[in-house]
Amino acid sequence: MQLKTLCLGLLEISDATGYDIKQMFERSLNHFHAASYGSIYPALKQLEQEGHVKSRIETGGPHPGKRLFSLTEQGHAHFIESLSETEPQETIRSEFLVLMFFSHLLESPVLEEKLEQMEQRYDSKLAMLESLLNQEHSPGIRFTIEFGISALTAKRDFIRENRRNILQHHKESPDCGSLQKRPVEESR
Amino acid sequence: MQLKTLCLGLLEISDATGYDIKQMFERSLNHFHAASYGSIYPALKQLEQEGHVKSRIETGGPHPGKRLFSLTEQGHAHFIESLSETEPQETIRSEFLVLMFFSHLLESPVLEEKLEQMEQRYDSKLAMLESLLNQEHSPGIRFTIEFGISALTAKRDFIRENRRNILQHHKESPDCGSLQKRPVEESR
DNA sequence: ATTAAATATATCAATTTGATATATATCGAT
DNA sequence: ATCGATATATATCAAATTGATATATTTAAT
Repeated sequence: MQLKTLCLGLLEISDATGYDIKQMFERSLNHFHAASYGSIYPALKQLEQEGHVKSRIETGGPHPGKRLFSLTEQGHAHFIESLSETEPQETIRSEFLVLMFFSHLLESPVLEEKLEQMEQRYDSKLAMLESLLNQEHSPGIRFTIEFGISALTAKRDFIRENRRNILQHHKESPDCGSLQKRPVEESR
Repeated sequence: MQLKTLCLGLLEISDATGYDIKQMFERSLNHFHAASYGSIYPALKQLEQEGHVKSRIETGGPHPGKRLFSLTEQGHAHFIESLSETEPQETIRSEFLVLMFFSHLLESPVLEEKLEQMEQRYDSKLAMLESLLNQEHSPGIRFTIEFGISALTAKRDFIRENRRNILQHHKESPDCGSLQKRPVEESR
């Protein structure tokens, strides 16, 4: 799914500036999709060229000159179609698990720190999602929040339950920085 | 963390061709990091220019002419340093949750299909990871596998437990394709 | 009154994806 | 023995995306 499609979706909720859309990503989609200004503004420009959105410049208000985008009927139809066609997928990029994968090359205090940091990150993400639970949401949006809480809880708890054990193992057979290669992990 | 760093890490395990590295991503890092040929080959080229890896062309064997990369001492030291500096992070891109976020715009049978597909995907990923459990692994690698199993199980179970409910809600208040906008989700 | 933070837009090099092209080797089925 | 499919191996490229940087105004805090 391209960012353009997602922008269309956010414009289903309300008219918005590029800045607003970035805010929506941070506030509502934060736990499952990110986007940067460098992709949002070009996406909106292209969508306008394609006739999926239109824009008007605000004259009054606190920030005169800001460009408000809104969905065209064509854009709405296109979003529904794209959405129906998108395959349910999920991709993960975990630098934390990369660290764990190569943890034998880290020094114990460093490994301990990484585990501690990750647990804290999960905790604060969890707190963020839990605070959203108070507000009213459509069933779909509530689903994404509760799904996020389940996944984060499982991961946070996994670290809590295995932290001692992995550190114990690590201290027993340290391998940090050694040039000696471990036995091959991959058969080729 | 750049792909270059990760390639260095994989070359800690054993000498490898670009193709081998892609295989390692698919077989060992599959559940937390992907990489394509279009990034792997350029990464290896750059690493060689920087002196972090060196390569030799195989003359014999089944595929004479293949380029085998190996870590230099400099590359090893650089990897250890990069690894120690990488922040434990995790980014998720879930098209599945995007679908759920906008599920009020889907037709019930479509939504049902997406939920079904996602549950199956989690199941097959789970089966893949569970099959790895039989082999021997370093504690760090075992951690990544078991961590993955915990997270996947939580997500799969969440769908199982909430699927009926969300579909029920959905059929009761359908909104599919309507041009009428829902109340604004974001305050701006 | 001053400073910091929030609002708002834009651009760009570098990275990465995903697709495509090409060629040889191996394995299984007939 | 040969045909076709799959596996091994490398390379390239347009398009998408990141992450950083620059700029300017407005609002809030001190």
